[in-house]
Order: sequence, then structure tokens, then C-alpha cells
Amino acid sequence: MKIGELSRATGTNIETIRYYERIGLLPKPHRTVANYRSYGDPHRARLTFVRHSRDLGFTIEEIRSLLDLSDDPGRDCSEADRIASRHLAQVEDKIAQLTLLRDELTRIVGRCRGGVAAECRVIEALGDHRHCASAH
Amino acid sequence: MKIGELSRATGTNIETIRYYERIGLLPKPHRTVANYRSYGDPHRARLTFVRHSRDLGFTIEEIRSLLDLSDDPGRDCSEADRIASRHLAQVEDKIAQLTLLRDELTRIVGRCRGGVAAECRVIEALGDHRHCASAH
DNA sequence: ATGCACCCTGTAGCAACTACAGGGTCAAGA
DNA sequence: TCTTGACCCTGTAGTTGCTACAGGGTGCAT
Repeated sequence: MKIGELSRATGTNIETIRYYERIGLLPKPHRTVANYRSYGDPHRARLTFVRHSRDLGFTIEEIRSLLDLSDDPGRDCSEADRIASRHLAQVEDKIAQLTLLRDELTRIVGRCRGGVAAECRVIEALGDHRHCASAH
Repeated sequence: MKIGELSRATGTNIETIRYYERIGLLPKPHRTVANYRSYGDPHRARLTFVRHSRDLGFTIEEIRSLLDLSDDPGRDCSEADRIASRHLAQVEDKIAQLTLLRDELTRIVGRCRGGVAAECRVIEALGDHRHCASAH
């Protein structure tokens, strides 16, 4: 299949597919006589893996390691588990951090009573950390 | 005060202060005869405002609008409230999204039973969206 | 006079794309 | 046959919000 079809089949931008090839995340496909990229099912599967992993928030380097692992079926699975677990921990950290942030923002937004900027509680709160309930 | 002192006073990297000046977020300070930047209290307050807003996740452009607003004390406060509310909504979206992601990752990580990559449930799950409980 | 901490400018790098500019290819319709 | 339009190619530069140099100048203490 051509790049446009692969793009539609995987929901990936064409430019992104070429980018993944350039950084070595996807193998170089064969070319037609017109120098068009020509992909097969293994390419589609690999790109699906990459996109799915990106959707789950894995970095390109993490995905590279996971792909290396899946290319080498005899290797121990524990590294994949380690990468995924570490990522999970990062996501949990991020959620905790955003939750604090949300609480602070809720407090700040709730202070607005209308009026002019000179008396704006939102602007005041942004300029003075002492209004905050928690460290961030 | 010199840039190093301002850096320590606000917990901002020196390079970041110069960057903010370059993009017009902070006004150009006076210079000493040796061409050193020389800051006063208004600069410190403005930088504190910027850092605090960044810590709360506002973008540079949002901060620019908020600063414009606070520079013009007669203006209506509602724009500040609008910016903050929109940002709060974005943070809430992000939390919801990350929570879905966390659940999916938890499911994936939980499937690992050790063994070799060929049978790795983590790698399998990443390659096949059908294993997922929700869209993402 | 020599070391050291500090300051300056300008440019390039990071992640993970995205968006052109400027060209080539190919099949269908007039 | 010619043309139109959809598709493809390469290469480079832009995005956000910094951070990290390289290569130099300044100021103060010893």
C-alpha cells in the first residue's frame, strides 16, 4: 500500500510516517519505480504499535526499546514490564500534580467577583504565591 | 539588582530570564556602565507573576494577555476570569484523559506474567488496540 | 597580576511532530 | 493529446518553553 493508504489505515499523519522512518522507528519500505513508498502488513502492524504506544504516552525512546524487544522474541519480557511500570508511575505522578493544580485554579477562578483589573482577585492571586494553599 | 540576584530571588534560571526579555514578556531593564542588566522591585514582581502562572500551567501567550490586563487597571476583569476558567477546563480534561490512560496502563502492566518477549502480554497489548477497554 | 565569580551576545539543541516550497507521477475525462 | 487533480517526493524550517554552550568582557579580592 502507498503512504496515503497507510496513513488512513492507522490514523497517522503522512508527515509523521516519514518522520518515524527518518528517525529509524519504522524500517525503510520498498519503493515503486516512481520512487513511491510501498508498505505491507508488517509495516502497518509496526506503525499501529507505535501509534498505540504514543497514545498511551510512551516516549519515542521507550517505544524504540519496546520494538527492539518485540523484534527479539527470545528476550526476557521483564524489560517491557519495567518500561510500562515506570511509565505508569509517571502518569500517576502527573495526575497527582494536575489535581493539585486544578484545586489551586479552582480557588483562584472562584475568587473573581467581576469588576476592573485593578481589583481583580485572579490577577492578584497570580502575582502572589502566598494566596496558594499548597506548594507547586 | 543584577540578573543573578533576580534569579535567586524568584527561583528562575538566568537563561530563562533573558529568554523572557527576548520574547517581550519582561521589559528591558536598565543597564549598568558595564552593560549589566539592572532590575528593580517591579521587575521582580512581574517575574514572580510569570513564574507563578507558568507553574500553574498557563502558556506564555495566556500570561501575555494576563499581564496586558494587569498593566491596564481600568479594564474589565472578566477576560482574566475567562482565561483562567478555560485553562481550568483544559486541566480537568487532561486529568480525565490521563486517568483513562492510567487505567489502561494498569490493565496492561497487570497482564505481565514474566517469560519471553514472544509471549509478552505487554507487547501484545501495545500492538493491538482491541485489548483496550476504552478509546484513547 | 591573577584568579574567580559573575555578566554579555548569539546560536544551537531538546521532543515530537507539523507545515511548507518546489518539484515529480499517474489516471480519468474533454 | 492535453489537462486537471489527487497523490507522491525531498529538504528545510517552524512550533513551545526553555536550556546549554562558545567565546568573550567585568569586577573584586588576594
